[in-house]
Amino acid sequence: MGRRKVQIKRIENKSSRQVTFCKRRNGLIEKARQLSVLCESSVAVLVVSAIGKLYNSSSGDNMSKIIDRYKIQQADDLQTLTLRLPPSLDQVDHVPHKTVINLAVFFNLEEANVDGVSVDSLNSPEEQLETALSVTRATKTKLMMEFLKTRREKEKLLMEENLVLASKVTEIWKQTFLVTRDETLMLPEYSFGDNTPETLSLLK
Amino acid sequence: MGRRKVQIKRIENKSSRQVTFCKRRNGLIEKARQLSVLCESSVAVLVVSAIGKLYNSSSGDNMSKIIDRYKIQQADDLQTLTLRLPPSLDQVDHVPHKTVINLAVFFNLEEANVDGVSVDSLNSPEEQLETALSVTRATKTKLMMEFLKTRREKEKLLMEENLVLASKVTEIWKQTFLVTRDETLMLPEYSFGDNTPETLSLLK
DNA sequence: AACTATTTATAAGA
DNA sequence: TTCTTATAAATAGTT
Repeated sequence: MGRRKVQIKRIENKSSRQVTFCKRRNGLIEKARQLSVLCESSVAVLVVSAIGKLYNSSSGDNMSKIIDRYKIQQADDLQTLTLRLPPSLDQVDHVPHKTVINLAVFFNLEEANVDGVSVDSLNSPEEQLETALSVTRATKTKLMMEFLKTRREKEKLLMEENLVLASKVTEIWKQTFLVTRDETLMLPEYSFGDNTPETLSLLK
Repeated sequence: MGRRKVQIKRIENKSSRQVTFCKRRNGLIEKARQLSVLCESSVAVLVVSAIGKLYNSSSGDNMSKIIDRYKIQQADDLQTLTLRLPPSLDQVDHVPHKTVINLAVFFNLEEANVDGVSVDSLNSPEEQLETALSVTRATKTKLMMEFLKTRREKEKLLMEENLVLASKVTEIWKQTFLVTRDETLMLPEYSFGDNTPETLSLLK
């Protein structure tokens, strides 16, 4: 749909590749928006350029919701796969048997939030098998859904808390500034810069 | 690009909406593929229909890699957004950027080796389960671990940010109190008694 | 599921 | 880069 018909293969000329990338990327995102509006659906588009720059758009719903929907699909697919295993999978048999766990243990660990503990070291394969057999697929799905819901709620709570704290910092800082603007209060040891890195180093 | 020009708004007629959904969805996915090939990029498209059915495609790279790339972006944005202070505090606004976590480690997730697996065999439930437990469950576990790891890390990040903010509140409050103890600065809305315990309880 | 009149996207040129 | 325009491609309505 241009002056010439183009073959769908890598455009060799660098600058025209860049121009085409920009044009078609915009076109794609616009098409996604239209689909979303015309058919009341949610559409997400993620584009990663050759140099790794990300462009994304979502319409109809926000990106994380759409991605969550995808993740749920994956979990469901895996569940189905677990009980309908094609012979072709035999070739990935190198996956260590030790990594097999049961959901009960898995979720208990999650709840206890024990970081760094090797999950598969807790139960013998036999025990894992026993438990796995006793848990229905429906239960697994339900467990997973509930778990994810909890996580998301917790995340939301934390984000709200962050907002509250951030605004508190601002407010108190303003208050301090307003009252003591004539004095040199901002000593380095009380500056924002000193405490934060130390605290965040816990992440490493 | 049809017999009539259409306004980009919800198509009221149900059946034509369904037909358009199908046509344009396919068109969108094809466009995504072309962009990926022409400009050597990675493109993911996720479409959720009105009734919640998911359609997705990825080209250039697999879906999870592309989504991971998006998550990295989000972690960056979240960091900036959550800790962003108002313009008046610009002089200390550089702090959050110093505390950017090691994303390479953060997102060094195991590959979920599930792409390309098809479901086409149907053995007895016993056989299926047995085989599944020795091979596929490991893969399933991997995927779940990847997903939950990401969420847990995000949670952790939020908690750490809360800690940082809480400590800022503390430090600034101390500073304010030390310098201005003789004045009546301790308005209830800034006191620890009201907010802090509540805040800190979330960190447990 | 095909067809085809039109609209829309875009490749190349300015 | 941005605009223009000839042409390819997508698709709305029809069969």
